[in-house]
Formats: sequence, C-alpha cells, structure tokens
Amino acid sequence: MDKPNQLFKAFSDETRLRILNLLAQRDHCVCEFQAILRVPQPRISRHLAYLRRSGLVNVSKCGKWAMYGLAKPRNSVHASLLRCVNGCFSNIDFLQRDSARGRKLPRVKCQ
Amino acid sequence: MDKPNQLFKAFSDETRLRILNLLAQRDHCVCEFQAILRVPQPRISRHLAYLRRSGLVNVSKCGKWAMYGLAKPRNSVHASLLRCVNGCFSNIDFLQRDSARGRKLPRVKCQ
DNA sequence: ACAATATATTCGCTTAGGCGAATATGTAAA
DNA sequence: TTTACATATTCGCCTAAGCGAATATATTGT
Repeated sequence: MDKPNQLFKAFSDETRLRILNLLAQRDHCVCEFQAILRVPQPRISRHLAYLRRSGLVNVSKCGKWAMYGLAKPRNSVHASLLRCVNGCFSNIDFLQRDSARGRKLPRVKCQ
Repeated sequence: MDKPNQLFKAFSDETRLRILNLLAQRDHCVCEFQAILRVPQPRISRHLAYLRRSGLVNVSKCGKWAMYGLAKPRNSVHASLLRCVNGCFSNIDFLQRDSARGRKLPRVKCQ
C-alpha cells in the first residue's frame, strides 16, 4: 500500500485539516480538540483514528488522556504536506482562529 | 465555497495525480493522456472535468483537440500543492515512468 | 463501590464519487 | 456527405466515507 494519493485524501476533510493544523503547534488530547473545535467527540475520535491509520499522527496514553502528535514524515509527499501545514495554513482564517483558541487553552496536567 | 480541503481532495485520486504530474511538464490533450496513462478515455475526461471544476487546470480548444494545462495558483494552498507536484513527485516511481513516456511522445500538431 | 471523566466504537443512514459500457457531439479528412 | 478521430456525458452500479445517536470501556477521584 502506501499510495501517495492516500495522504492527500487524509488532508481532504475539514475536521482533519483543523486537527492537523492544531498539532503543528503542539500535542493535544481529545478533550482539547473538543474545546477548540467545538464538534462532537465521536467525530474527533473518528478522524483521529483515520489520521492514525494514515500514519500522520501517533498516540501515547497518559493517565486518562490520549495525547496525539504529528508523526515523523516517512516520505517526500508526507514531508511536503507537513511543510504546508506549517506554512500555507497560516493564510487560512478559520485555521488561525483555531490556533488562537489553542494558544490560550490551559494545558492538561499529565505525568 | 473554495474550501481548502477541496484542493486536497482533487489530489486524492491516483488518476488525477498522474494527470497533474504530466501537466507539470507541459500541456497535453486527452489523446496524449490516453497514450501515456493507458486508461479508458472516459475515465480521463471525467477526471479532467473534476480538475477543471476544482480550478486546477484549464482547457483551450485547438482544432479537434482539447489542450489542458495547469492553472495559475489562486491561493497559498494551491501554490503549495503545485510546488509538491514539481518537487516531491520526482520521488514517486510510477509518476516518473509516466513522465518518461510523456517526454518521448511526439507532439500533436496544433494551430 | 460509585460517580465522573476521557475516549473509542458500533449502528443505521446518507451522500460523494469511483468505475465501465454505452452513447452523444463536434471537428476534420476523404 | 460519409467516415474517422477526439472528446464529453449519461447510465446504473458499487464502495468509501461522512454524520449523529447511542453505547462500551478505561481511568481516576470520592
């Protein structure tokens, strides 16, 4: 497997774009995504599962939280898409609003 | 409209990736795509229509041929994706094989 | 033990979009 | 004008994947 178009498909949903954009800032748990994105929790978990299957994020359990972070790029398309997250996403209004909300969110105390 | 995830969706199909990759080299008509990609013609026309709707390519009629070319980027995501076409696609084997076939194809005489 | 919190998964439904086969249309060459 | 070529579109079918609602499971605090 590992067809290049699969990675683009992972970027082709708005909720997933918003998640990836937030993860460019720092790792987040599901409940933080809930607070920032204001969408139902099953929807967030569903898309996180999709991103995990695509190899774009990884999870680490930490007490009762599941911390999600961006995975290291495994090929050039992956790397290129990550550069897009960190670069051109700053021109997209609703993603920047998410980032702003993310910055003023208190961290979950983990460990 | 013009949601950023729509552009990624346009990249999320293999046939469309192959078309975009070939267009990075030069403009092509449908029959050239047929010769290079070796897939049925309606499939090519279908995906070209999709790419046109997405604002990624434009057509110009030229005698009995329809010449397709990459559209000028309209925003930063679009520009970023075009950079990916010209950059990281060179690491993808089947796309490079397409490009090679494209290079040795005789041009259609138009005008 | 119980309640609250955090997360994942299943269900049934609905839509987008992929496909090949067939067909329609437009242009040019004979 | 008939024929061949180039392209687009329609059809019916099928799968991927989106959604909310409900529910299951795990962990922690009381």
